[in-house]
Amino acid sequence: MAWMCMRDSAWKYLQSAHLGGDRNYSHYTSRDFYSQFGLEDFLCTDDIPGTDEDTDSAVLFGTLRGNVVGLRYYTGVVNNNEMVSLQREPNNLYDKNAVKVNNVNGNQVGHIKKELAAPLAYIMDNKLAIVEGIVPYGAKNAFTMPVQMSFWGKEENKQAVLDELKMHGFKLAPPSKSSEFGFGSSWVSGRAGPSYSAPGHGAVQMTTEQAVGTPLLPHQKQALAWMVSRENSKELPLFWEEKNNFYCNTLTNFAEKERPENVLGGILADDMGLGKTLVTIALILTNFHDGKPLPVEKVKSDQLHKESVVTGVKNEGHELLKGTSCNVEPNISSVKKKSETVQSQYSSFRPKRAKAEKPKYTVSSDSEESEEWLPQQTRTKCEKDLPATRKRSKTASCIIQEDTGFASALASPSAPLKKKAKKKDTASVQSVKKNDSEEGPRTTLIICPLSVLSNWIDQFEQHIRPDVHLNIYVYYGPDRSKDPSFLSKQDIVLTTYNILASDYGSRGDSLLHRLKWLRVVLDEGHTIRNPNAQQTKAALNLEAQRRWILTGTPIQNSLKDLWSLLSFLKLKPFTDREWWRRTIQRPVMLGEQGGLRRLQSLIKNITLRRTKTSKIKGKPVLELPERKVFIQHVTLTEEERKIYQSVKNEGKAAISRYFNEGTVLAHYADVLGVLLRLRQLCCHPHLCTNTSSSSCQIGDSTPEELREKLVNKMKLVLSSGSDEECAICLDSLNLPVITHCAHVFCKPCICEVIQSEQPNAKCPLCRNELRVEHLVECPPEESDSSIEKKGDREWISSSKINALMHALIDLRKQNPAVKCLIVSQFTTFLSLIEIPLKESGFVFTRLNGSMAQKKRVQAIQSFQDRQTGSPTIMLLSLKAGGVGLNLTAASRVFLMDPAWNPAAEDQCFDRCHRLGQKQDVIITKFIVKDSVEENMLKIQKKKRELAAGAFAAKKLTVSEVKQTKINEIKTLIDL
DNA sequence: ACCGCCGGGTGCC
DNA sequence: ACCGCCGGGTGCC
Repeated sequence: MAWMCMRDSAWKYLQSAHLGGDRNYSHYTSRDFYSQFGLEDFLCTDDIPGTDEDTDSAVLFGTLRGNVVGLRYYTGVVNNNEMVSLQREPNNLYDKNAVKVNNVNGNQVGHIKKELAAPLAYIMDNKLAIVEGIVPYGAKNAFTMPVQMSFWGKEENKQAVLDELKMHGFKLAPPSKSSEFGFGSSWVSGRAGPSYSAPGHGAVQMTTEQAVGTPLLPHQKQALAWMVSRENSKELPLFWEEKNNFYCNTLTNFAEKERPENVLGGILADDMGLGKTLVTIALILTNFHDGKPLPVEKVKSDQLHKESVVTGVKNEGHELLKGTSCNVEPNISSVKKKSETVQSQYSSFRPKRAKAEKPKYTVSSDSEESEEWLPQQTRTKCEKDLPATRKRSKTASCIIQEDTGFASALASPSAPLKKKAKKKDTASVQSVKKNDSEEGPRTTLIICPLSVLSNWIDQFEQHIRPDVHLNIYVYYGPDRSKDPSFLSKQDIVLTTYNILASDYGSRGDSLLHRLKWLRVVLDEGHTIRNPNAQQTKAALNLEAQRRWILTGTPIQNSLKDLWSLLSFLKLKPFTDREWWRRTIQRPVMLGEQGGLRRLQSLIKNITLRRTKTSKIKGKPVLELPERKVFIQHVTLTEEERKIYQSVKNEGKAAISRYFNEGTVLAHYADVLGVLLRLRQLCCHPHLCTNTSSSSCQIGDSTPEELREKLVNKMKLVLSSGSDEECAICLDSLNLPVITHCAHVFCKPCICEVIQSEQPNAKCPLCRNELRVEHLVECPPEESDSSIEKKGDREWISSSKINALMHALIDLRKQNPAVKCLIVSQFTTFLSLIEIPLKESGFVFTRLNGSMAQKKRVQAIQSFQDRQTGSPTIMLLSLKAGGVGLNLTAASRVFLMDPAWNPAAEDQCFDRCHRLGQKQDVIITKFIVKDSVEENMLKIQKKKRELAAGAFAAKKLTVSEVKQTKINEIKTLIDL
């Protein structure tokens, strides 16, 4: 969906600049355009117009050639076709209109000649346009150099800019097609340019030594190998080339003698639940050797085992993870490391290097072809030995002990931790002291939201072997340490974004900013997507050799949001927003192929992202226990059958009549009502008695009565579980409203229809007259008083309840600890089920969609609790809770009534069939024989086939929706 | 010559 | 800057 919020302006611009004139561009499918690059996640630029530079809505007014003067007074140098930055210098003593010219590095090159500076100053000061420069011939200019300027701004400011320039005798050249929107005119189109074909991720040798159980899953090892390779990367960063002893940035053409710093880090963007925390802990441990931290800067190659250089070191650090088998060589400073040991190659876009020896092993971010990531000798072993799930012994680490819960660690973080460190870690503290003065930083700083702080502490506790001397300090709370040397002696400092930001904001001497860190890890790194937020600024100003961003959500940020992350990683020249904007953000927004290619290779280079459905070595990343679905047929009693049959006959007669009249869809709500009652009767006779017959005519009632009837109908449609979609947008209902003809649409959709078809708007489904003032909105949910009412009636059982209770009691006999979900679309039904549950002595809890957050959490927690006496049953309404709902304590599901949409059922099952589920999940669907429920299964089957087929993503047209609905009704009522 | 032309001094904003 | 511009020196051919 992210692509939808792409700004119109970009396309507007595309139209005016590319296609020209009044071409209709609305049919251009931007989704296709972007999805071919797999970049949908990056296309949302939902910025607020008028905020900061607002460059996304800028159009190119034109270009102008000018001169840069005064070169001999400044040191900044520029290559041919290099981008330069134009900055106002209002305080210049000689000319208040001064505009200085800087190169990409921020070194001043010169000034814009004063005659041109005068109008530029006016334009820039009044923010009429952004002026960007590219120097066509920068080299060998002693005194002046030309500069090609592009003027970008809002359409409404174009004339003012033109006028101001004209007043000073300048005229913009219209934007030329070949200029690729000012992004490197001649040089981009003039030469082929580097092709940034996806570089493989560097791999690190691993050994098979000490292969014992494997706590790291294959995809986690892959992530670790990737991270280690990135931390030890010696390749030039992406978009940099070595040319005549210079390092040249291929995007801006900036070049310098000094080698650009490597980006020793990246973005680990795996889905939630894939174990980013664990992998990060493993990464931290790669800096350990013999249970002690590796000296980072001063390590000499010969300190490492000799054979390690050839065959790969047995990674002590890795073994520190409990029961690890897959070893990575120690992760040391790249400067000191022998080059042969690192196999990383990013050579595909550099022919010269490509000829060099081939990497033995490469890691590819493309999960489909990632068999290559492990060395040959390791591969077979790992394949054989990998258990489906991890087993971890529950021993505490040496620093945080069993008794050091999160609360105590937070309440007084320094005291208990310090004490333990002293008591147990004398040796390691000593060794640190000895090396302290001569070594580089040893500390990894982890910043996370407060809510996951405890998770980090738990994970350290769980995964670090007790004999590893690791100092962990939680920098949090009012008593947090103020001693920089204390912090720098830690191996890990854990803190929150709030602490980071408030330290940075309040004290100028923020402790975290005074220290140089070995590594900074931003957990939930998308927290810094807003460049103006204090925590972002604070994070960007941290000094660290290695920088990592962990983020669970796909980087659903806009391109703009991505900037903060890149800036944090310190990939030159993107640390400066102007270069990010000019080389990536705007070209991508304008749909320029080169821009997309660059973004794609950038993302591919610095991020690793796998989803739960990603595959590694052909196997899913997460191997869940099996999920088995059984259908249990239920036969109605004679009495139940009588009622069912009579309601069915009545309903079938009415629906046949609608068919004969051709008014099925006009009576859609009534049809749904009939079907609903039948579905309810399959569950329990008491469910449907209260539902009023909606056969009464709408025409002859008072407005109030009419309104009430319509509201009831809408509620019927919404609550019928039919998963209604709006027939206009074909998406799920947003702000549902009902028409007088009793059809439910999204309010914005139907209003648009009425607007555009004025004055005689007709219902898209039945062509009845439509009026905005006739639309009835859905009133806010009132509390379920009906449930109480039902409770008053004398309770009777039903065939389905009997079947359920039979199954439950049977199950309890086999295993009293097994936990079940009982799922229904009818909360009233769940209430009815409560009674026999109580009678049979089951402890149960309940989760409805309407429950307050606090109650929900309580219900979930008590159910997930494994203690004896905790609830073994949860009553769950089908749609309760989002995808995040975790009910893995349950291994059995009883689905009391089928849903229209099989996806809704699957989603419900996934609440227990997900990461953390250790047992096979057995699902029982109760289906009444010879009833609407059996017909619903038929429809489910069809929908599943459709979803699996080639037209999975195809959206149906309105008439197709109509036909589908009609066919469904026929199937359901046996017509 | 209240010019032109020459050639030295000079040079961002 | 192999320019432009400035201002002093100079002045038929």
